[in-house]
Amino acid sequence: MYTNQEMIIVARMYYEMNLTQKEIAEKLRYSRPTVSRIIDAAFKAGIVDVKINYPLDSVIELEDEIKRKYNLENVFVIPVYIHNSHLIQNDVGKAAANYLYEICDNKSILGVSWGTTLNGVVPYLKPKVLPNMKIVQLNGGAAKSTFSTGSVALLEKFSKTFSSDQYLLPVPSIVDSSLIADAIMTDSSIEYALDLGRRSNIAVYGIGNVSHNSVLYKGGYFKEGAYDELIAKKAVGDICSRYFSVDGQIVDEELNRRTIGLKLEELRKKDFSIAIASGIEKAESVKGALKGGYANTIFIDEELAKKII
Amino acid sequence: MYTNQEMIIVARMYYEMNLTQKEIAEKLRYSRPTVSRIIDAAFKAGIVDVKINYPLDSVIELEDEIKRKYNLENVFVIPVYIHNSHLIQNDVGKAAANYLYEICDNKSILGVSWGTTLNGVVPYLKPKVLPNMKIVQLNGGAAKSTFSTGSVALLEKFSKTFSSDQYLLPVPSIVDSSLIADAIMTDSSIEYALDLGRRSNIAVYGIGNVSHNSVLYKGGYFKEGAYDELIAKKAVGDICSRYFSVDGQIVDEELNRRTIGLKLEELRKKDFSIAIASGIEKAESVKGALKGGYANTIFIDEELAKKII
DNA sequence: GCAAAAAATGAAATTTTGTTCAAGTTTTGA
DNA sequence: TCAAAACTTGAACAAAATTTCATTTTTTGC
Repeated sequence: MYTNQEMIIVARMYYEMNLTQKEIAEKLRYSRPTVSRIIDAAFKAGIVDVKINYPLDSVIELEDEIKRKYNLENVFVIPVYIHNSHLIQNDVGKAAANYLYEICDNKSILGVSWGTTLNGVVPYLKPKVLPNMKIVQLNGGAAKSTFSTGSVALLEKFSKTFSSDQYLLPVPSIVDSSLIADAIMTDSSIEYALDLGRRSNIAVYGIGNVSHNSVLYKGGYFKEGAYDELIAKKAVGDICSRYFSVDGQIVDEELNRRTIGLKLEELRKKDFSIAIASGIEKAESVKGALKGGYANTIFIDEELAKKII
Repeated sequence: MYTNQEMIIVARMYYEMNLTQKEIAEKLRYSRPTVSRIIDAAFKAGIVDVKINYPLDSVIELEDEIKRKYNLENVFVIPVYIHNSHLIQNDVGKAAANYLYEICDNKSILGVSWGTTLNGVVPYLKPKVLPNMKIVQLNGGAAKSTFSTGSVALLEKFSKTFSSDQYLLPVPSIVDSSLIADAIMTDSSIEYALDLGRRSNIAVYGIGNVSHNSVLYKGGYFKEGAYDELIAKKAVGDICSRYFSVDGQIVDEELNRRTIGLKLEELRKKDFSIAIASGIEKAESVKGALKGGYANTIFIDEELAKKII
């Protein structure tokens, strides 16, 4: 591969001196395609970075309406520039990451769930040195199949960002019976993490929807037919792997009992109970979550906001 | 021109979604050249920004040698990636700007000169809210011809960066006679700024060289022949419009008396007396300045550093 | 309301950049 | 030490981006 020095020099000549690749090639005695490849490598190495400055200021009118309608303390509606789910998810994640930077302090206990929504937050976490802060996983993140949930990497990144200790929940979020769940929860380290989750003053979690694209489904957490049964029971979404209906009530008590992690009603006691969601397909899930009154703070995109009012 | 909205959308499609300009044109019903123009406008509007991450870590061996040789407290030698005077000047300016961010506090009185070297610092000033800090111009910055010195804009940017008050010296740095200089200095606001300059605990200034490209010369500060006379008297550089020889002594006492601004010996008393210079053509100027003992901190580029040891 | 000036537009030409592929070079492992 | 595999290279080609220029549209001043 190319050295950093090479990449820096070529990138600066290209982007700061505005030379063409041909001119750079002649000056530095590379061939023209090589210059093209070096620039490409500089991008991949993170030496070159294109930043687009655009406001993520919330859409205030929508915010106020949602705040009133669902009785929330803080609503952040992120503007949608382009109808593209990845960009939207990233923008919402970025806004949530900035908020966490603001509210976390050295006394905080931060509880986090996992999933694609939370993964959208991770790249934008801004380092803040809070060695006494604690970060705890709110629901089990062990995979049931080879399909990784990514929860370990997620917690890792959070704890690096804040230079703080992490407390993992290395168990599946849903097990086969409530007996197994109870047994697992007697393990002292699991018990400790669960207790820490209950004591956390900040909780951040994604609102999941009930679809065959969901990580929970793809992760092999459901037996043949069990997921469809959930759909039949009118489940519209999940928070921390706990499924609720459009009025925010748990749809399946038996399933709920064999789910390992924070109980939804606990979320109501948090100083910051921060729900994150993006994409219009989550409209019903978000409605359910908000009707349940689990969150006091929410980050959603503009399109989704319009769907839920 | 194009709206911000347009520029943001097109830029994001191009750089974040990696669509080609043709694809964007088709989606948004522009013509292909228009997309190209919008991207160009987004650059000019500062919406798109290409950032190249490269270390500006000092070249430690050179630093130590210069520190010893010239008895300095802090030496920053900025690596040279590409032999290009603009890039080098900017890198040195960036390093100095970062340093100012670190050392300035709410009690600081910051004295600054003006000129191309200082202009290289300005774009990199990082905002820091220090409303009680004071920023004062160290030497007169009024133009003698239509050629602007840019000192007003420079002070403006400094004061915005630190949210602090600025004290201008809206007089020429060199006048026709010492009598005129004395008269000007009796003006109360001028007197106040000069006094504040004397009391400043941080001084930042460029080291100028004696050449017909110098801003001072181009600015019309010298009568026909006067500049060549200065060269004949072995002037090698200036700080705050005061000319010195290679051993750091003032070369023309009469000229010095009709120069308005901080006296060089005052610089020796500062907590931070920060000299900035870049470009090998300034080797003799820097040697003179350092021999004079006016600075305790210096920012120079790697090539210049090699020339002065 | 109108003409002159200024700005925006897109087709076509030109320039620049990215990719393919075959040949050359280096690395790896027995 | 050697051969196979992996990587690197640049010529030739293909794709993409920019610029030119004539035309259309919009703005401005009277």
